[in-house]
Formats: sequence, structure tokens, C-alpha cells
Amino acid sequence: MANISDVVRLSGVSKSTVSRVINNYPHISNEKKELVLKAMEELNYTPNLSARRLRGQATTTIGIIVPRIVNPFFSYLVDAIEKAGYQQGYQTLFCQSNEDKEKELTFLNLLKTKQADGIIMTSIENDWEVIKPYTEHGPIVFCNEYVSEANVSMIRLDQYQGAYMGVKHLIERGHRKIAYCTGGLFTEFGKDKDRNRGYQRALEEAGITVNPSWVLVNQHTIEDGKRVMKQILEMNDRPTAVFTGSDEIAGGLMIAAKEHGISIPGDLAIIGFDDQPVAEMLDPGLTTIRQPVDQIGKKAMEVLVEHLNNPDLVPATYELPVELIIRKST
Amino acid sequence: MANISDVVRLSGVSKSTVSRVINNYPHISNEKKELVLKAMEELNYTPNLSARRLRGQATTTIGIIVPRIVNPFFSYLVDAIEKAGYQQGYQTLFCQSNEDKEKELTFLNLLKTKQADGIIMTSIENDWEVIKPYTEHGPIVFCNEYVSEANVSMIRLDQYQGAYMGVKHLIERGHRKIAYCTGGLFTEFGKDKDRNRGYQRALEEAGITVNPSWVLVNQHTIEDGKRVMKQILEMNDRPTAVFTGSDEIAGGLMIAAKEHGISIPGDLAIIGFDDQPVAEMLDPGLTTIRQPVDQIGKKAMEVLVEHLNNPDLVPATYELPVELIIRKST
DNA sequence: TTGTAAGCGTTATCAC
DNA sequence: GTGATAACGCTTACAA
Repeated sequence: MANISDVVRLSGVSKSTVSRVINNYPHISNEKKELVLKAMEELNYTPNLSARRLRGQATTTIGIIVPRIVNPFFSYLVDAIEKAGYQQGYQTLFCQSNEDKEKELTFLNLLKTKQADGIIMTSIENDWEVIKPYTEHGPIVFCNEYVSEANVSMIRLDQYQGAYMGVKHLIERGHRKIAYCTGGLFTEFGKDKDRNRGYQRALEEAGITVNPSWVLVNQHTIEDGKRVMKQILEMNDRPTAVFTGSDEIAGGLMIAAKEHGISIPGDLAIIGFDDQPVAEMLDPGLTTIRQPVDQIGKKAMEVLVEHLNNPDLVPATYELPVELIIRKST
Repeated sequence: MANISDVVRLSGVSKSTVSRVINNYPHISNEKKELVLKAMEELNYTPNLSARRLRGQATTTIGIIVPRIVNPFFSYLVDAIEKAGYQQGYQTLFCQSNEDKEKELTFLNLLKTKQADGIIMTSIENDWEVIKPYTEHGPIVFCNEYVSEANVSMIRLDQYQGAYMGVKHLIERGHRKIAYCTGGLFTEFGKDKDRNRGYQRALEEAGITVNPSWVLVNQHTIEDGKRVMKQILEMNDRPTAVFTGSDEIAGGLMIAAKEHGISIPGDLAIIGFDDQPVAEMLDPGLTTIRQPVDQIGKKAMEVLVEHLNNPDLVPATYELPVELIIRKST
């Protein structure tokens, strides 16, 4: 690999001048500039990023932490972030936490070791107190997650409103026995707390009390959805509708429903979350809460870059609206 | 950030000894080792990777180039590679080429600039001649792509067999008018050439000649699938079955079919490719060609690491079998 | 077993 | 406008 010294030799100018050309400094004579450019071209020279990083430059790399890339919500999010970053000249270091605390910390270390200028976290496994110290080494932006006590910028969707709208829609359709799947544990301060509130609030307004046996916790995948359907079938008092935490779970429910001859929405109405491409492909089409993934991804990158350019920027929270998409499953 | 000199100061030993501890050198007295370990702990020290890279160490980073992460085939592939890499202590630099030649080259430069030890390419946009020079700087492994003249290790699936099996299955079901969607241009040496051969071969064996107006090129997405369905509806002589290049296209076809009252498989049999989760969720369930994504991802990482550990290793090609999954759409 | 010192490729500082 | 030089944090001969 050609390095800066090779360029120096070939061009006949000093190392500093070469560096200046590389970094587009204003006051260089055209003559020398040409010389350097030509040499760089000839040698097929590319500056060594490790050296630049070591020297304390920006790394032009941002890390993005996702729990599971195979979840379409996150793959679309990563897609949006990567595109926005690339346009601004940033590389994307992709980190999959697999919902593992240790792994998350490993990735946060990228910041400490100056391998990434900043990090976008789309999920949070550790407590804020654990994450907080890392903010000393560079900006962190939460995208899709919200931690009220955290002092970082956050881009989020109105999860409360999403759940509220969805459940209210079911109530308007005449349902009163509404089950609820959540990726969390249905605790007041834990994961998915806002959705929980939305669910509870909508029921409350309709004078319905929550039936704990219809609250199904820690559900994530298609397989989980299938299992949930079986659980429902075994209940003596069955719900007539289910609000699921994702289109994937909803899809799992629908597969199992079909197997067991349960008609949707006749026997059971189902509502998803995300509006992934599959929502439209399912039969019947899945009523769901659309999350504007592209927008939050883009916004997250924008905000991160702002923080990078202005370290004194005060963290802010941005909330984007979600939308109820009514199809045939409700 | 604490650096090695801080550790030196706190522990009272020399820089080299600290370095030796970091790198697990064998012959160090337990006494000093303890001292160093304690200091590292106390300072919350993490070695600076940029410095290590600059010094010529392995970067413990591998790059993985995908065309589009939102395609589930690739998100599952990335997932498998990332997991395998993490286990071996490698970070994954995620690169999305968006099927753009320039962008692909930008990413290959990671190798030149020693930001990545090696690269896994899951798609190839540039000609081999353009890519070839980059192999000087580190191993490249093709995963899912095959270029006969390329001198790199390749992990691939038997695409010929996949297409052949699928089309043969349609023929056995009594179809003779079989349309074909491809992501490429149906050329003898271009993209998807093996699948093209499989399609042609299966027809040939049944004494059927290819009808060019049923060959639909450059199809990739759900939207493409919807368009294809409309195209088919406008044909005077309609095919009775379609072999698609991916489950996404098949899904698009099915959405549009439903809209237009076309019965599947009655009016039109559809066969997908990949066996993505959605294949099972579609109604009717999608007959498709299963690609063992996890396996090829894992294998690709294994092979890359072998090359990394043994630079003289002769490139080899590994071919994994695909499988016909029969559901209700054929 | 341990320490000293050179060097990886850059860029920032200072002098000219 | 240009050039010499030090420094970033680390590893590795070489010496002791």
C-alpha cells in the first residue's frame, strides 16, 4: 500500500504539503497541488484511516446497535441510517446485540477506543447508569428507545398513541375481550411501558378492566405468535381480538389460526405493529400501526451529525407520529 | 481515555510488559501480571484499536458487502455471518452497496486501508477484473455469488439445481406455460446465469421451448411482483405458472392476484425462491426453493478466517444444496 | 523475565 | 506558501 511518504517521494514536495492537499487546505500553490494530485493518482493512494484516527481525527464511522437485524423493523431502520450516513460520508459499523448486555457494552467500547465517532442505539439492554459513562467519549443517540432520565438525544415514535389507537379501533369494532402481546414484561417502567399505558388507557376509557391472563409477555417472533395462538385456543374464556407487538407475531398467529380453522377477523381480530411489507401480503391483510421507519432513521443520523459538529449541543427528544393502517384482519 | 502509558504509570512496570499482558504473552511473572491487570481494571483501560491497526496488527474487523439489507435473504445472511464472526472475536463492518459499483469500490477500499482484515461479498457489482487488485490487500470471499474466473474462495448454493427443481415441479404438476422472473437480464454469462440454465434445461427436457415474452427480467421487489402480475394479466397468451426469483416477488404477485380475483394456484401457480419467513405466512402457503442461509453465512466466515490465518491457502469453492419446499401455491 | 527504543501513517505546531 | 518535527497509542526487535 502506498503511503504518504511514497507520495512525498514521487511528488517532490514535503509531507505537510501532501497532507494539506489531502485535507483540502486553502493556501497551496496550484503547481504543487497538481504535483501531489498526480502522484496520488499514480500510486493509487488512499489515506490510512487508522493513522488518522490515531492522530485524533474524526473516524467518519458511526456505530449502530440493533437487537436483531432479521427483524424487518430493524433492517429497514439500519437501511435508512446507513443511506443517510453514507451521503454524509460516514461508514456504518453494524452491531447486533442479540439482546445481550455484555455484547452491547462491547459495542459501546467502540466509542471509547475511538473507532466510532458516535453511536445510534436502537435498543437498550443495560441500565442507563451503565451506559451513561460512555457518553463522555462521544455522542450517543437513542433511536426508537426512550429512557426518561437519560441525557442524550432521542428519536422516538409515539408508542403510547400507537397502542391506544390500535386498541381503541378494536373497541370501536365492538370488541371488549382484547388480548395483548408485548415484547416486554408488562411492568410500569420496563420495556414497552408506553404501549402498555396506551393499551390500559384505551380499555379504561371504555370501562373495561385488564384481564391478566390475556396479557402475553415476552413475545417477539413468528414462532412466538404461533404459540400464542395455541395458548388462546386452550383458554376457557377466549379473547375476541389480539393486539400484538409486531407484524411478525401477528403473522405467526395467522399461520396457526389457519391451521386450526380459526377465522380472521370473524373468530379473532388481529392487529399488528410496524406495517412491515408482510402486513400487506398476509391474508386477510393485516391491520397494523405504521411506524415511519425511514424517517426516524434519517432523523437519528441527522441529529447524531449535529452533535458531532457541535459537541455543546443540548440533547433533545424528537417524537414522530405513528399511523393506524386498517386492512381486513379487524 | 486511559492509554497504555497511564497503565505503565499506575502499575510501575514498563510499556512492553503491559503490552505483553494485553496480548497474553507466556513468560511474565505472576507478580507483574497482577500489577498490570489491576491497573488496567482500575483505569477502565481498553487498548486503542486504531493504534494496533496502525502498528500492523490484525484489525479484528471484517467487512460484509450486501446489496440491500432489507431483503430478508441478506438480513438473515448478515445475521449468520455477524454471529459467527463475533464468536471468533471479529467485528462486522456492514456495507450496503445498493447495487452501486462506485459504492462497492468504496467498501473494497477498507481492505486497502487496513480497516478490515478481509471482506465477504454477498453480491458483485463490478467486473472481476476491477475487484481482483483488491485481493492483494487481504482475502475476499464470495458468498452467494459465483464468478468462474475469480481466484477467491466461494460459498454458493446450487442455483442451477434450485431453478431446475422448481420448474420441473411445475411441469410435473402439468404446467407447460411457465413464466420466469429473474433479477438479472437472462443473459448467458450475466447475473443469475445458473438459474437461467436450470429453467431452460427443465423446459428442454420436457420438450418445451422458451417463450421470450414470459421471461421477465430485472425483477427484485414486492412492487416489481405486483407489476409483473399486471403484465401477465394483459397478455393474450397467459402463462399458467410463474417461477419467481424470490419470495418477495412471489408475494407481490400474490397481492396483485388477490386484487384481481386471480386464484392461486388454480389460475396461476406461483413458486418462490429463498423460503423466507413470509413464504409460510402467505395464503396459500408459498412453494419455494429453500436456501440454507445460516449455513452459507457461517461457512463464509469460517473460510474467511482460514484464509486470514493461513495466507497461502488455496481458494476453494464450496457448494451447498438447496431444497424444494412444497406448499399450496403450486 | 523485563526494559529500551524504533516505527506504523497521519496531522498540528511552529518556524521560515 | 512550504517544510521540519513531534505526537497520537501501540507492538516488537533487541538488549540486558
